[in-house]
Amino acid sequence: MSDKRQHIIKISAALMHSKGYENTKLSDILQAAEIGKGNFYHYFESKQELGLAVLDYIFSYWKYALLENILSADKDPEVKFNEMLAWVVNQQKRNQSKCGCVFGNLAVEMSEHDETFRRKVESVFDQWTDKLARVFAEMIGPAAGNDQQIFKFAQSIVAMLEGGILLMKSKQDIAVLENVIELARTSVRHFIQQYKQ
Amino acid sequence: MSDKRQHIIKISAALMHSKGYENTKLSDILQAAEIGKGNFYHYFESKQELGLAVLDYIFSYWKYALLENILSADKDPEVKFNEMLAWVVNQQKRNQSKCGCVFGNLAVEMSEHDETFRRKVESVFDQWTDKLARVFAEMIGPAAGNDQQIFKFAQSIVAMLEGGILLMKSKQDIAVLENVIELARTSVRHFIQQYKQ
Amino acid sequence: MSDKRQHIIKISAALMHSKGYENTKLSDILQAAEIGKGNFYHYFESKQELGLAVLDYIFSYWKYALLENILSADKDPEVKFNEMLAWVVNQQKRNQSKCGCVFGNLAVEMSEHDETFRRKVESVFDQWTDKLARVFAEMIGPAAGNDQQIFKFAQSIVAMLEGGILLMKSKQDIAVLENVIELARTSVRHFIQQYKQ
Amino acid sequence: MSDKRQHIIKISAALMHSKGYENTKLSDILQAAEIGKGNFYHYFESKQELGLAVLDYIFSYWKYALLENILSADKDPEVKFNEMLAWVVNQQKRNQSKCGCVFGNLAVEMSEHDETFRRKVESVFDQWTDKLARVFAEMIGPAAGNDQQIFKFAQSIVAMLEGGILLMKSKQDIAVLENVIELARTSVRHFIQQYKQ
DNA sequence: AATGAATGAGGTTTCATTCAT
DNA sequence: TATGAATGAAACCTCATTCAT
Repeated sequence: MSDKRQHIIKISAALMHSKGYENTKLSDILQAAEIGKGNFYHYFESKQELGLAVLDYIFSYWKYALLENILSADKDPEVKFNEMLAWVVNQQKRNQSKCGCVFGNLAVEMSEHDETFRRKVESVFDQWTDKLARVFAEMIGPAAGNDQQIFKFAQSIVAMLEGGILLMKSKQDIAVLENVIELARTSVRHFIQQYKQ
Repeated sequence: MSDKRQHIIKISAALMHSKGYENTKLSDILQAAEIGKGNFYHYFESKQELGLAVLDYIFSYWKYALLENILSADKDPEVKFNEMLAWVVNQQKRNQSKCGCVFGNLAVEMSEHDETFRRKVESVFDQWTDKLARVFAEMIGPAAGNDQQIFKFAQSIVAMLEGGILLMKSKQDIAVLENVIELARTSVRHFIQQYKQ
Repeated sequence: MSDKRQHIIKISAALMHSKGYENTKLSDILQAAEIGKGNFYHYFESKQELGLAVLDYIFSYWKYALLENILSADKDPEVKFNEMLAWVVNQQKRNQSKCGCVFGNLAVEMSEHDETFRRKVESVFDQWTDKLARVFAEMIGPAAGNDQQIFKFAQSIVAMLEGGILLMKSKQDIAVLENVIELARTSVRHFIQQYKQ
Repeated sequence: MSDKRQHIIKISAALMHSKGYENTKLSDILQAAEIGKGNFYHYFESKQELGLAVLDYIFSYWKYALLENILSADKDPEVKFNEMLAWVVNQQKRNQSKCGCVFGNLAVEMSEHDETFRRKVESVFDQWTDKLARVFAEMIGPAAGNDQQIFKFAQSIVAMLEGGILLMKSKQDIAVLENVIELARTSVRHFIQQYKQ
């Protein structure tokens, strides 16, 4: 995969995160990436192909930084959970609480009228939920049995975070997310306790 | 306010809920509302004005159905909370879990590049949170003192619901939302208990 | 049907006759018709719709001038046949033997990759053949029985004319067409005689 | 002349026969010929040069197969004429009556706006007509005198065939061509008879 | 002899908005 | 109030050709 292609993807990732997919015009990309109109189509067949490549690119970063480095680390599961929360907040602070979560954004923008995008985003959330469920299972310890229930709980925690980011974006105030995260922490504590008894 | 104007708003509300603001083209609206191109601009100065009017219109329905009829009713607060959850699920079932929440959608689509939209959506969430906080205060009873803390909790519950709707939209499966709602219920129980002790 | 739409069709008819369908660019049309880019799409959904409208327009002229006024007139069939030949030559002389026959041109350009065009052109040739076959039947008189055979003969005469026009266009010399027409005349004479015996 | 150049020409010949000149994109050629973009311009100065080379290439095959092997053979002229007709039908059957005659197609597409193409195609038809005229002269025998008249007749027969192919392409039905060929045969019989008397 | 990146004019189409009636 | 024609900038995409290696 050529450097230029990768460069276009990176540039577009930032633009699409901030403006959304449809609202990121090819001309924005060309200008930001400093390439000619025709040249873009040398690297990508269509804007959609770029969009999906951007999704892949951002997810590969997530996978590395969150799913692997944090959630799959050989550490105490509570530490891993806390690191995840810190990481999520950090990501949002980087763009001054304005952009929200790329995957959440694309879920909202594209799910209904582009099945390819929908599927990709769905899979991102599923993978995240899976890894998170495993961390919860570690917390519970050997007693952990009902995978289905843990997965459902993890899914709700992911939803809380995405909802927190959404509200945060609406208010442009990181406090909202931090606040929601507090509840997430409490919820996890309660969830684990119920198994420990 | 003329009937025709109201008619255009209603038609547009459905379209914008499903397709988003930018993706709802004027031509879609004109066709659905069966009015001429020029005539639209007799009722609205611009598409943006229509968009804001749509927001107002949908919120007025929310206000009536949720904030007033449900959350401000003279009933047991637990009943009111449950009715709200049922109402939220019902709204989503209507559009087969495909459209999501109008306000959540617009928060994501518009917050960053249209301040007027952002403010309006922010206010919707704030009013919802306020009313919900009061319901929680009722649950707690006379002991309820720290308004700030209750407001924050209510905000997190709103975030959970919005996040649940977002994930539900991504998976096109109402079960996700119902699942998240289960956690919301538990969270509220714990939150109240902590005051009762 | 508005005047402007008709105007665009007329202008395009001339352009497409001379340059072919694909080679007539929208910008050529806009310039010749003196309308704006957007306005074109007020009258036509696409370039293809215009192309088909142009075909209809030219055929309506053919129908009137050739199929009805000449071939269906209440005259001696030989006179009608001769008038047709004269009309065909005249049409070509108008564009200095350079453009050829619109229908022949489109048959060649479009038949293989646009079924809608192909069908329309096919129908033009069929209608022409039909009318011509009737003229031949009149020449034969009451003895005329085998419609199938007369139709086939008429089809061959149409082919001769189209082939004559094609060669004429290639040589840019009307003499080729006139030459072919001489053979057409002879062929008809022989064909009729064979029935008269 | 390098092998690669020849290879490109052959590949392009098939494409241009089926899609026409303008509609055969360089990218189609590069893909089919499996060569790089820049390399094409090592072998050809432009698309036009390729187009003309394709014309030459196809004509060289015609010359060999039709003009020499068939029409110039040392056989009875009637046999040669019949072999020509069979050959023509065969050529069309190969592409399921869909493509038509390359030279006819290019005559229609290019004559008006590319003089170089026009001349080349014109010369093809002229050479074909010449050879055919000689076959007719052989049929007539020593009495054959008026070369001009025989040439004109041969030209009309060529026109008939081209017209038959055109109509066949429009209807996508080989029967049309076979039908026209029947008339061609009859015409030749009559033409010769008139000299024999 | 070969590669594929770069160019840039031009292709069809879309769309919010304005104008004339 | 209402109509629909007109506008024109901008959208995505195509394509023959040139350039650097």
